[in-house]
Amino acid sequence: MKSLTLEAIGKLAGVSRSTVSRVLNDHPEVRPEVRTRVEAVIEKTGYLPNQAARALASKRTGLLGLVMPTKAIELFGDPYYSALVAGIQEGCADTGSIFSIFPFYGPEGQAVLMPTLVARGFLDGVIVTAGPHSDHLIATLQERGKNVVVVGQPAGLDGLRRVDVDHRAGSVAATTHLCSLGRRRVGFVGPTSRYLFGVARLNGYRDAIVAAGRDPDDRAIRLDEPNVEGGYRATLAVLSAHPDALYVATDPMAEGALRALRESGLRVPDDVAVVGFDGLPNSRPTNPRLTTVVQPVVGVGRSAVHLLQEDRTGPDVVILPTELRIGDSCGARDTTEETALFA
Amino acid sequence: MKSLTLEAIGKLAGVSRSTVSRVLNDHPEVRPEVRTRVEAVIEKTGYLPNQAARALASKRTGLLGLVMPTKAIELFGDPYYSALVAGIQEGCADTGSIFSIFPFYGPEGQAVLMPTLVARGFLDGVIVTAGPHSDHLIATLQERGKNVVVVGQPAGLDGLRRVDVDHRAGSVAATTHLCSLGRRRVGFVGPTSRYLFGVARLNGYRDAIVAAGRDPDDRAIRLDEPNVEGGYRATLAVLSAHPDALYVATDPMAEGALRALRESGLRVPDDVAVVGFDGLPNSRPTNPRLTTVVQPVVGVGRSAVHLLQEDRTGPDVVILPTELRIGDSCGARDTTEETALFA
DNA sequence: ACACGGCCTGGGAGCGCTCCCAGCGAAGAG
DNA sequence: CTCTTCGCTGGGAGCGCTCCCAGGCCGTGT
Repeated sequence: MKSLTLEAIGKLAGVSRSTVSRVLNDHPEVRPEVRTRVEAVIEKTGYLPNQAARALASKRTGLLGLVMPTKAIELFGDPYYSALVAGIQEGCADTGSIFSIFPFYGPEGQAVLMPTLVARGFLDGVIVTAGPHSDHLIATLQERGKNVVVVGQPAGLDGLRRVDVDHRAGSVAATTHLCSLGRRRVGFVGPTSRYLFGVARLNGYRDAIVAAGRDPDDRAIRLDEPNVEGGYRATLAVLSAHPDALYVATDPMAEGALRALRESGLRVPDDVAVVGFDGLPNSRPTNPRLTTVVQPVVGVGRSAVHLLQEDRTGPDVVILPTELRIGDSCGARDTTEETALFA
Repeated sequence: MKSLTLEAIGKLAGVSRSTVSRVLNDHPEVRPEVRTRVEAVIEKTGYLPNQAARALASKRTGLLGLVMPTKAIELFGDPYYSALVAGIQEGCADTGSIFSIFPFYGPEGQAVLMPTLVARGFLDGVIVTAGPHSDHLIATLQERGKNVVVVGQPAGLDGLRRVDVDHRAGSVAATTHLCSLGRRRVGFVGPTSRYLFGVARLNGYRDAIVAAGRDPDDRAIRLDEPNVEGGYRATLAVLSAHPDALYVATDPMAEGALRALRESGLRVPDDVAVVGFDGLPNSRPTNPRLTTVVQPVVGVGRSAVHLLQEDRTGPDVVILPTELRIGDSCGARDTTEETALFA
């Protein structure tokens, strides 16, 4: 199939290149009658403009990239990443851009990818998820003046545009909720300080404990890997402080916590109330149903796209609010009947 | 950061635009001394060529795309897709191209994606995985004369370049192996005929049964969904034919089969020998260790890339061989000691 | 010393688009 | 009826590259 050009379409429709271009780009100053005729020719010939030429002339491609290490590709099984991708997708639909994922493979892969794609002309903007693997990438993109938005909180980099959820406020809400239910010894189980969001969540917990007039007690705080096993281990450890409530800062950890409590012969929420953090769609149901701080991951993806599009005028940092979703694990709801079902 | 051009670099290095271009593209006819000087300037200025201009002038982008529906993105958790992506990645490294994943969302998403990206100029080639969702996409790409390679076997489309594994030969190997171990009644459990690879595997089984001089018996054949549950159900059903061996045409189904056999009080391999198909890296270990037909998924991804690069001269269809990996579920190996460990 | 080739190099001519400006005709104003 | 205004259209001038051809320089052969 030989490739058509604007010029050729113009000739077929009896107009000039420019007019066809105007039709294609929805410029208003074309007579409706002419527009219709041109559109008919485009339709008939199946003409599609050459993206490279368009990009060269307009300096825009309409292409956004999510750059992530190959290893992370496997994370699509993770509800967080699928939700994020869905959100980015929505954002792109809003703004009419197209979105593509660039997997790269180790440092060399990054070295290949960066110059060819990211640095000049192919991408209008790049979304990068924060994490140890991406710090260097982010720094490079930033110093090259690229249009970048970071999802999450990167370590030690300032002045870049980013989207995140309000980990601290969410934690305050969770902790305050437990305190207001009359729990006296509210413990914390969360990720190690390698994870910056974990630090933010811990800080929120501490703030809320102090604000509630309780004594902060470091023995009631245990950190471990943010997965089911980590939650299990940390919970077993924290039991020595005899908490009557636990704020577990990620849902997978909370799943481990519930198991640890069950195996220790403690009832949830009767003996120990539990609140988690994440509330991702498609995550596994727990027994009892977990009360958790829901973070709007889809919204994060969407906001990242919008932030990328703005002409650097809007705010540089978007922090999305979380929402406490009441389940059956905190005791705020009368669950007599439901628990009977599970017995 | 204002953008540098070839011309600017040329001026800085005291040469012309053309010479800089030659250096960039590794053309041989540049004096080493000049080359070094130009490279120094490029290095110092951090110059990177504009991809759009390059694409416009050369009609190549070095960009390959894997197009898949959003829903399928979640499949990256699936060992098949991660292996495939890893293979594509390797292939791209071999050929110096860059690889990107384009998720699209439903038919409208496809409608947006296709014209803007796939149809003209942005992608040198496209890899599509076969499946019900992609038939229309493949047809469109094909009729537009796009450089497409299909992974797997698309329904009812001919004349396109594709990569697949030899499902039939693999099945013959599996079935023959069971027959040669002296098993008399070799049953088949596999996916429903909606799955073309399942049909091919069934055919291979039938061929091998006939070739071994056995009576094909349709009661010893059960089809179900290609997952653990499907394998479990189909196996329970097939037991009425009293098989002493089972060729289960996907590993997840084989996992279900092993469970069904165990729950029916049958020992593997003593009472019923089992052979599976897939042998993907990172798949869950079974007890006993499954004998299975290993399909080279990484090789498939890699071949797809190579096929895409070739100037339509090589073969249009690449069929990769499989390999039978002996485990403990078929009885070919003396497993007395190992089984003791599991007891 | 002169012609001839080979190696490098420079610059012209696009690639197919967008952007901008000039110019056309029709409509409204004086 | 003429002058201005405005809507719409055509074409020039690039965007930053690659490709190709012409030509400069040098070494070799005679």
